[in-house]
Amino acid sequence: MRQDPNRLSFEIEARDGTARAGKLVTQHGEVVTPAFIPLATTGAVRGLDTDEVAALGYEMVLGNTFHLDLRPGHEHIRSLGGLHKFMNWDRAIITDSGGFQVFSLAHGNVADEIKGRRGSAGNHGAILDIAEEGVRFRSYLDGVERFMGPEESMGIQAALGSDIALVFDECTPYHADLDYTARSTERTHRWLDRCLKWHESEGPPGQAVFGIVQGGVHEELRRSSAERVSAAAIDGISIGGTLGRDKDEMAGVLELTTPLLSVDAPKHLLGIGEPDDLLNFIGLGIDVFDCAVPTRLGRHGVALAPLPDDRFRMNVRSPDLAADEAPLVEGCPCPACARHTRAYLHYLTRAEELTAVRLLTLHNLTYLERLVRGAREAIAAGRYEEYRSAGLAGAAPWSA
RNA sequence: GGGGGAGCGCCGGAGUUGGAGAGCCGGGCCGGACUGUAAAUCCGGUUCCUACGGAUGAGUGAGUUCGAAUCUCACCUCCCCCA
Repeated sequence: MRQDPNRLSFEIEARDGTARAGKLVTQHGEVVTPAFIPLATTGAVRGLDTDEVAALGYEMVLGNTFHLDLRPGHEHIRSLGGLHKFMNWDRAIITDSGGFQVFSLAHGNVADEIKGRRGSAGNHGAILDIAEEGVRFRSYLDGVERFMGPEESMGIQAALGSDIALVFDECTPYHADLDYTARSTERTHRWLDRCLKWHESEGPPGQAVFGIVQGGVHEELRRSSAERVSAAAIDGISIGGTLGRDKDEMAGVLELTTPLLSVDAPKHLLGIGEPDDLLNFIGLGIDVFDCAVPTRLGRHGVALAPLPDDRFRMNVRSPDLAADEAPLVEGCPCPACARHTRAYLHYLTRAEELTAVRLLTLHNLTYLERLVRGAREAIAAGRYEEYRSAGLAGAAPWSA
């Protein structure tokens, strides 16, 4: 860990048990924590313009090194003034390194891999080789062979000009055996060193770097990775990897890992963000989350809702809502809930109107923003556990 | 009134012209999935029943045939053309 306010500062303002509320100060403004970070993988939060994302209260988005390099290309974005200017977003940006894309190109999505399915996104031939130097793969856009290693990833993130760069890592599959996961995790640590070395001499001065803890579901590997990453000259820690086949296993991995991380570091949990996960893992001291769930589910006709028995999901396409004149979620301040009925939203999703995608995306992002905002207030008030258990039991985020 | 064409699943197509297929492609509908996002995406089901099995089935009815969606006859419905 290092603390260089010219790159990033993190201040913990309140603690409640292991949960904490704080403030991350980046080159593009403050991010109050706990925070949820919407994905803008390709330089856009799907369906929304950046002013809308800001209006929801979000202070940081996540862009992706891999996708932005394939299209439109990092030199192109650099020549247009960097990613902030390109997408007209003057708040903070964290860029993922591309490590996860190696996983998803090979295995499809996380659920497919864990359940042993070949996902539709699983593209067998896309990853050609994973070796010490880096990864050879084929572009899904034109089939051209490409290479990305730690230096390439950091170079692209430098060109994009993100406020926080993530080190290049390998996200080990759930089904990888202990031996593979051990060797991969060690290689990820060597990649961490190479990323930092590159960034030290060639990285943008104001850009912070987060290390990534791997180790799969294996206790010893998680332990050594947590210690290894905590000891590095990084500005924050992201926890990565597939975390288990179910929520209990994921909680176990995080309960093991989080106490081993340096307390002062901002802690980012990669890729996790269902409502109950946020409630539980904020409790473990996670400060920052990112996740595809709110935006993806919004496009797939699902609204986040305080329904613990339904995994906090309401299927807006369900025939049950066809004539339901209630708001989507009572009390929610988003435009979908404030202005429309379930019946109308149901109809829009069936008609495949773009408006349905936008409204459900706005709703889902509002829901998670309110959830983390409520958590922050509860931590400050010293009643986080109460907030957490009420939320898990089905209290709306804005009702506490 | 005369001539021609077409009728099968919830809907629309295609195709089959003597060896079945409850078959193909869309759509709709029903359900499932989705956690560092290539895909507003993906997967499954959708005649009936007493349901790891069974029964019906190519407009209706009869006929030819070992065997009919296919050939024959009658009827019904729809479409086109001519009066």
